[in-house]
Amino acid sequence: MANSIEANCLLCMQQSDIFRKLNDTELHSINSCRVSIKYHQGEILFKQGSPCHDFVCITQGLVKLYIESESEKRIIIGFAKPIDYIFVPGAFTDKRHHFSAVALEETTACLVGADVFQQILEMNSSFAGAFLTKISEQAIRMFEQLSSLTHKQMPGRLADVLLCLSQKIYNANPFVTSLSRQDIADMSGMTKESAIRILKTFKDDNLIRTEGDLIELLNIPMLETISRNG
Amino acid sequence: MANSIEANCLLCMQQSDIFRKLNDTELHSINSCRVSIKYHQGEILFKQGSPCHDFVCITQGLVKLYIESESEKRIIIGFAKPIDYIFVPGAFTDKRHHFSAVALEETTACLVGADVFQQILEMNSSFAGAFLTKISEQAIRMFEQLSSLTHKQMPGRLADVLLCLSQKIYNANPFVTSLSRQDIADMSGMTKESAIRILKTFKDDNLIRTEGDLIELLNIPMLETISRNG
DNA sequence: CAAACCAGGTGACATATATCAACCAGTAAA
DNA sequence: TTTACTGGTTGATATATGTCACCTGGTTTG
Repeated sequence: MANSIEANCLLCMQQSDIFRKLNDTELHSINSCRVSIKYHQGEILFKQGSPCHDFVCITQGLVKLYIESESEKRIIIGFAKPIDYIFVPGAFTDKRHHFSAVALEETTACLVGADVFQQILEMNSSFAGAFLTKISEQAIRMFEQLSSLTHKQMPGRLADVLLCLSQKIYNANPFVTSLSRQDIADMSGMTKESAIRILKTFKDDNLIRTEGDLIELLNIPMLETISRNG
Repeated sequence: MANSIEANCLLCMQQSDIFRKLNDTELHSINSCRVSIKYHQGEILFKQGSPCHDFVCITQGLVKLYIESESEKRIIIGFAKPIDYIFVPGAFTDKRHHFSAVALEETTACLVGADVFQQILEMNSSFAGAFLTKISEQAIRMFEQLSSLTHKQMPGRLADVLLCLSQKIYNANPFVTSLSRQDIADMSGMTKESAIRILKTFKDDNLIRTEGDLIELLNIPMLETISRNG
């Protein structure tokens, strides 16, 4: 068992830009307090508003991150897939989660106590540097999302979402997704009905093809144009 | 002159959560390469898309930070006032600015080479920790803005903006602002006309009072209710 | 001085989008 | 088998919001 854990941590180290910066001691100290947990589809990893004790690193599966407002509406702000750790800003401020995370598929995640993680951040400056880079990328993505959601209208927003899913999340063109239409709507800031309607117009125009959970982008240049024109 | 610069840096150190973490050597190395610049109202500190060489710290005045999309529309994502340094995510990734900064009033800013700043980040872990905390707070604010802009309708969004201006930016209740109606609209994700209209309904309901550039919140509880109900 | 210009402001109108209700197919439960 | 239930889908309708055109008063500019 201890062996398989080692192997697992080493694997993460090889695959992740940021864990690569850890030395043996640090790797060991993370390893010794880390807990690996399996989540089923739909299960919550952590909930907005709850106290945050741990850093979460996804080793298998896919997780959606979303904000919920009082009005029951949700916005999906991102995803985590292997090997991503989830940046939890509350860990550095009020020790609360400011968004929720739920497994879209069978998912395994490693939990590491926030204190251990923060200690290593303090000790290892190149690790901290990689961490900063990652946070910065996320901030930039956030700007783009903000801009897309507030300035584009529905076709543009949905085109953004489809391109993002294919190119950043699934890295495949016909891709099979575990996202519901509601999830797609939550990504693009509209209602489920509207999302379905726009998807239909895209299908009618031969921009995409859908078959159950499969989505294929047939005319990417056109989708990019739609995205640009808002 | 050298003396006044010292005094200025020391002042910043006393007033800022993050610069307080610097030791004498670090303070000196920042001081020795720092440039203080005065900007007039409306002048650009840096422009979205341009290369970023420096970290910017505001020592006097007020600066608005905004994203511009191809469609000429803008979103104000925040402000910087004394003593704030501006977190430029591009400095850790692609060395480009991802938003623009423009002075709303007479403003003085200190520019420090990004390399110097990053060196100190690497050396001084408690400085880096304070930096991380600040970035995290900004990320959390971003979540709230995203949620407000996508889920609330205009009165709720404008209430958010007015409360934010009074409580976080100006820290005063009748406050005099250098923001135009267009700026207020850019903060709340609507057109200038819509912003003016909602402001008028607020005035008619005695929630606020405006007189030129002065805005007074007359019924804060009600504004908070409007904000909550979206 | 007049001319031009700008930000603030208002009204009429068009439209993007949400809401509501209903229907359907597949699947789980009884 | 029937029932309920879920997620996807569609249509009719209401409404929030943007667009456009215009007016105002103050300020700059020639």
